[in-house]
Amino acid sequence: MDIDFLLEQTEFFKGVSAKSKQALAEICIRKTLRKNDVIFSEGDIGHSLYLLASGNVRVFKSTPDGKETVIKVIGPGELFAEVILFERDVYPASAVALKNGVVYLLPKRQFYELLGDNDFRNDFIRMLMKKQRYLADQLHALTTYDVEERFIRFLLEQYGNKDEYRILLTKKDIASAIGATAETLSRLLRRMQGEGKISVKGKIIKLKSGFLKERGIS
Amino acid sequence: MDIDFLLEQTEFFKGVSAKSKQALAEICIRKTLRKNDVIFSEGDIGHSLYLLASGNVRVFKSTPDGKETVIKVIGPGELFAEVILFERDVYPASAVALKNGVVYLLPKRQFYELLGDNDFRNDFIRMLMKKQRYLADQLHALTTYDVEERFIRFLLEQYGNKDEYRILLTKKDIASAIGATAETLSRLLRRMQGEGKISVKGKIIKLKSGFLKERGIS
DNA sequence: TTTATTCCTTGACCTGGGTCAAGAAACATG
DNA sequence: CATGTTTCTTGACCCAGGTCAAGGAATAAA
Repeated sequence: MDIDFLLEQTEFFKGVSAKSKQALAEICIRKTLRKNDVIFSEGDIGHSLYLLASGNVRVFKSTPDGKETVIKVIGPGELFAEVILFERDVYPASAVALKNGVVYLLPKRQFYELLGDNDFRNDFIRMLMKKQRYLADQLHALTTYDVEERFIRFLLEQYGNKDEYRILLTKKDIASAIGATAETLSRLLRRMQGEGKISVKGKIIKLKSGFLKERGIS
Repeated sequence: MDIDFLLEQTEFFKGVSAKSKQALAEICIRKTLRKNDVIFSEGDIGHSLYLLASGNVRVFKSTPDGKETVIKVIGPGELFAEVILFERDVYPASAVALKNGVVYLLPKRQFYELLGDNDFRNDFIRMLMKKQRYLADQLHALTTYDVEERFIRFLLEQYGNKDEYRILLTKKDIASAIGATAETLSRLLRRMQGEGKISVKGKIIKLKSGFLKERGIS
């Protein structure tokens, strides 16, 4: 996926003028990611925002004693680390590649200038608000739903409403994305299979038809 | 607290030109809040953002079966419900007054125009990012810290770093703000007193000196 | 002051999901 | 292919904090 195509496709850049896109394409830096590569760490000084072209990235916070919370699993086409744009210039979280992929680094100053464009500005703000809503929803989900529900919601959120999911993340990564341990997820999958709610074959998880419907999850 | 003073004081409006502030002051609607007043409910169509002048407001999401998660306790000078600005026009959460107070409603369209002003736009984006960081922190705190730690962080966050806190919220409200039940908070306070970490007299909670220091919380 | 309400405390009990440990599978690499 | 490495599964155990219930305190209303 090259940068022009990416800027063209990403819903979020749709409001950007061709000229700005060109400028952006020229200044951004392509970087290949290998699984487990650290993109940035909490506390690092940050000069760039990131636009993920392919792969998946885990954005998380950690305590001194090593406990981690996944803030969001980033997918292709998503912008991340945009919080360093105006605020203090230190990343408030860490980001690690979950699989091989490609990111583009967008230099802060350059990006900043795009905001002068009214349309782009609005799109950008809209994106921020969407994220805010996402985080609020996460907070809610984490405190009121159990692991099963969180797992289902994760599938929906990451892959959309299908009845067959090809999972390319490790179980451990999924588990931590839904605030659980690998052991719990393992037990959950076994139980759900026993209950006939899902079937798991290798990397493919199928939801039994009507499963989503009967629980009013969109 | 009148609206001009409020616009003057609120850090967040500092970048707004006097003219814009004047315009805002003229269009906004003052509303008195009594404890437990519903400001808006999840799903309502929203035409306004809110600026809290005095009192406290609880912003929360709920499940169909009545479980609630506090997204944020809003204090004087804070803007809330700004997420309806661009996105779908429905509030994604509910807001209820925790005590008597005053809010100003800022009509969406009017506010929208302020964003044309470069300085204001930046301040607004900055505020959104601060909130994003706040929510990410909450997510992290909720999953990795225990109730004691969350309680302490709540005090710091709401009232700043003091060694004496005058609490005007009910215990139940505090409890739900830190993702716990009233019972748990009650037990927590008793235990912490027993351990000599705090002292509680009526509405006043004192932290034992050195308490914060020795746990590296700012 | 009496009477409602709402808030707070405390005990008894329970459970979802975490931790630890130890194999089993799957993958990767020389 | 063999061998190391990471991932996944399963069992045994535990505990923070939730739920339910019931009395006590405080505040408001009458």
